[in-house]
Amino acid sequence: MPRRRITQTDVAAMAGVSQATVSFVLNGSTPAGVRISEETRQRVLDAIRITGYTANPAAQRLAGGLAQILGVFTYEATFPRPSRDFYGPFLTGIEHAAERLGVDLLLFTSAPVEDGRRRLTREGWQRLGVADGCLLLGQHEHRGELQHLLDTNYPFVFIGKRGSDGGRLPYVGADYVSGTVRQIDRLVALGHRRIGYVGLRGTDQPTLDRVEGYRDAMKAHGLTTRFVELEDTAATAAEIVEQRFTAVVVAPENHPEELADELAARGVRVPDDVSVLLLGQPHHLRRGGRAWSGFSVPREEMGARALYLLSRLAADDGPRRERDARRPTAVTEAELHQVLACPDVEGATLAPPGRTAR
Amino acid sequence: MPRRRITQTDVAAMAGVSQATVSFVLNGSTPAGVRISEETRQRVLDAIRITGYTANPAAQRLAGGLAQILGVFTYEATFPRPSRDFYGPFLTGIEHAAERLGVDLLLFTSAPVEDGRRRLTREGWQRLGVADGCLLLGQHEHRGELQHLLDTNYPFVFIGKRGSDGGRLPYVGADYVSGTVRQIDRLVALGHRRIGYVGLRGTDQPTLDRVEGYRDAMKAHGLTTRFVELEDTAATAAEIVEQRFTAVVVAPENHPEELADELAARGVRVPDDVSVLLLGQPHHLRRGGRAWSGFSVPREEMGARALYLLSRLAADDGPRRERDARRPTAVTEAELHQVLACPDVEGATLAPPGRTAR
DNA sequence: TCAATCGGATGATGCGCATTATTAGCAGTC
DNA sequence: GACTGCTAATAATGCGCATCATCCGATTGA
Repeated sequence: MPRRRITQTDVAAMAGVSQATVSFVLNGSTPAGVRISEETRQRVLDAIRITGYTANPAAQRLAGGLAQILGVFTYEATFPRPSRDFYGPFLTGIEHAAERLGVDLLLFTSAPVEDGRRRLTREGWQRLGVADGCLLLGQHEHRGELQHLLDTNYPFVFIGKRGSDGGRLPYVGADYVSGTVRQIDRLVALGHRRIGYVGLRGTDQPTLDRVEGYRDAMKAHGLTTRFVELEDTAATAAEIVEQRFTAVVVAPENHPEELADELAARGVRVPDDVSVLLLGQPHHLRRGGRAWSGFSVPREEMGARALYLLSRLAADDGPRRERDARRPTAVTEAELHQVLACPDVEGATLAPPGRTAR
Repeated sequence: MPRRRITQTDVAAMAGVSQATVSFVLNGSTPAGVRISEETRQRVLDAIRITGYTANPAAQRLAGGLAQILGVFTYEATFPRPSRDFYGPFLTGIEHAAERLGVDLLLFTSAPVEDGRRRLTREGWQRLGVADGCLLLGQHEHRGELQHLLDTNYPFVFIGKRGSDGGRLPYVGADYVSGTVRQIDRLVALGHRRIGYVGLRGTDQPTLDRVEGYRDAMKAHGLTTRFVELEDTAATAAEIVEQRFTAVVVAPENHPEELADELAARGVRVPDDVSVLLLGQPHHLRRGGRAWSGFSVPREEMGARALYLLSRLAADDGPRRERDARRPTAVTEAELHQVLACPDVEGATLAPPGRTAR
C-alpha cells in the first residue's frame, strides 16, 4: 500500500523510461516531433496499470494541461430550498454528464455573495483557473465580469440562452419561443379566443422569448394580445375575471398555485372556466400542487448538453493549444449556441372554453 | 485588464520585495524564524489589494499548501431526482458552510459507478488530492477503500455516524437513539401500550440506532417489543391490524405514504385508530403527502458542521504540518465524533389510542 | 574588539506534470 | 568518410507557490 502519491516518475522507473516518456504516452499526441515505439508504449501502460497511477490534477493544471475538472458557477446559492428545486434538475443533468466524461465538478461557493447573488469578481475569476472550464447558470447582471473570461479565452458555457453580447457567449438554452407558440396553438385549436398573458415584464431572456412567442402566435391567429402584469396575485385574478379571458398563459415564476386559489375564491374554476397553461415548470413546488398543462423546460438535458459542450471547448481551447487552430474535433458555430425544444406537458388545466365566459 | 494570471511575483515586484516575502505575508505564520516588519507587510498587502491578486489553488496545492477547496464524495449519485431528494438538505448546509469559510466545493463525480454506487478506488483516491480534505456521505461498503485515507492521513469527515472501525473515523451524525426513545415516550405518555416497530432490519447505523432506541425505551416502560419487518407494504399493514397496535414507529425509508394507504384500505385511520411516528424525514416525497409526526434529522446542520470540522482538520493536518502537534486550534476528540439532536416534529399522525383497538 | 545574537529579508529548491530542445543511434547518400 | 535524414527517446525548463537554508546589517555581551 503506497502511502505516498504515485507519480509519473514512479511509473517511469518501473517501465525503465523517463518521466517525459510517460507523459507523452499519457497524452497520446506528441506536439513536437516526439515518437514513442509501440513496445515502449505498452511497457508504460502496463506500469500505469500495475501502479494504479492517476495524474495529480493540481500538477496537470499548473503545467498548463487539463485537470479533468469542470467548474460550475451559479449566480444564486445552488442548494438552498427554492433554488434547489430550480437548479436541481440542471445539476442532475450536469452530474450525469460529468460521470460519463469522467470529470470532477468544482462548485465555486467561495465567490462573495451580495444580496443573495454571487459575484464573479476579479479575485474570484482567478480561482476559476483550477478548472478546465466553467459552466455559468443564473441571471448575471455585472456583464463586466464576463469580460475577463472573454479576454483570457477561458472556456465557459452559459446555461440558458444569452442573446446579448453579439452572440459571443456560448450557451445551451431552451426554446421558449416555440414552446409558447405551441401553447397558443393548442388553445386556439380548442376554440379559445380571449387568451391573456400573465407575467411581469422583465428583460431576462426567458421572459422576452415567452412574450415574443405569445405575440407572434396571437398575431398569426389574428387575435388581440392582452397582458396582465400585476405584482399582486389577487389583483391578477381579478383582472383575469374582468377581462373575461377563457384562457391564460402564465410564466411559472408567478405563483400559479396562488393564482388558482384566488380564481377559485372568485368562483372561477380551472380549467372549466379558465384554462391555464404554464410556460415552464412551476418554480415553487407545493404539497398537493396540481398538474399544470403547458410546456416544460428540459433542464436535465440542458445541463448535460452544456457540460458536454464545455468539455469540448476546454479540450480545444486548452491552455497552450491556441495555436493549431482547426483540428478534427473543432467546435462548430452551431454547437456554440444550442436551443433545446420544450416538450408539451399534458396536465389537467387545459379544456375547451367554458360556458361562463364568452 | 490583465490577461494573464497575477502571481505572487507580480505582487512582489510592485511591493519591491521578494516572492518569498509575499508568501510569508499571506500565510501569516512563519514556520522558520522568518520575520516581516509591519511596514513591509503593509506594502505587500496594499500591492495585493491593488492587483487583485488571488492565489492559484493548483499551485498552492502542489506546493503542499491548502487550496481552500474541500471535496465532497457521495457514494450514490449526488443530484438524483427531486422525488428522492436525500442529499439535498445536506448539500444546502454544506454550501452555506462553504460560503462562510470562503471555500470551493469539489464533487468527485469522476469516480467510477458500479450498480449505482460510486466507488472510491485506488485511482480515484489520488484525485482527492486536489482538495484539502473530503466529506464522505452515503453508505459505504468497501471499507478497504478507507484504508488509503487513514494511511495517508488525508483529512476526511463522514456525514452520518460511523460506529465501526474502532472510532477512528471522524463523523458528524444524528442522534437516532434519543430521537427514537423520545417518540416512544410521547406515545406512552398518551396512553399507548402496544407499540410496534416497522422497518426492515439492516446493519446500517441509523437502523441499528433506531432499533436500540426502541428496545431501550420499551424496556424502560416495561413494554413488549414487537417488530414488523416485511418487504411488502400491504402485508405490513395487515400485520399492524393483526397485532392490534395502537401505534407504530416507522423508519422513513419504508414508504409511509403507501403504508397509510394500505391501512386506510383496511378501514384503519391514521391517527384515529393507529398513530404513526416517523423516525426521520420521509425519503420519498409525494404530492399531497401528509404531515408526519416523529422526529427529523437535522441534515442541513449536519452538512454544515461536517464541513466546519473538515476545514479544521485540513488546517491542522495540512500536508507538511504534521510535526508541530498541539497548537491552539488543535481538534479535540469530542469534535471528531459529533452527534446532533433530532428535534421532534409535531405533525398530524399522533393521537391518543383510538377506540378501535384495546 | 570580536564573536554571538537577532531582526528582516532573500535565494534556492521542489511539488508533479507538459512541453520544448537536445541527443543518441542508425540507415542511407554522395 | 563526412553528411543528411530519420526514429526513439531523454534532459531541461517552467507553471505558481510554500518552505528551508542562508545572508546581511545592527546590536549586544564579554
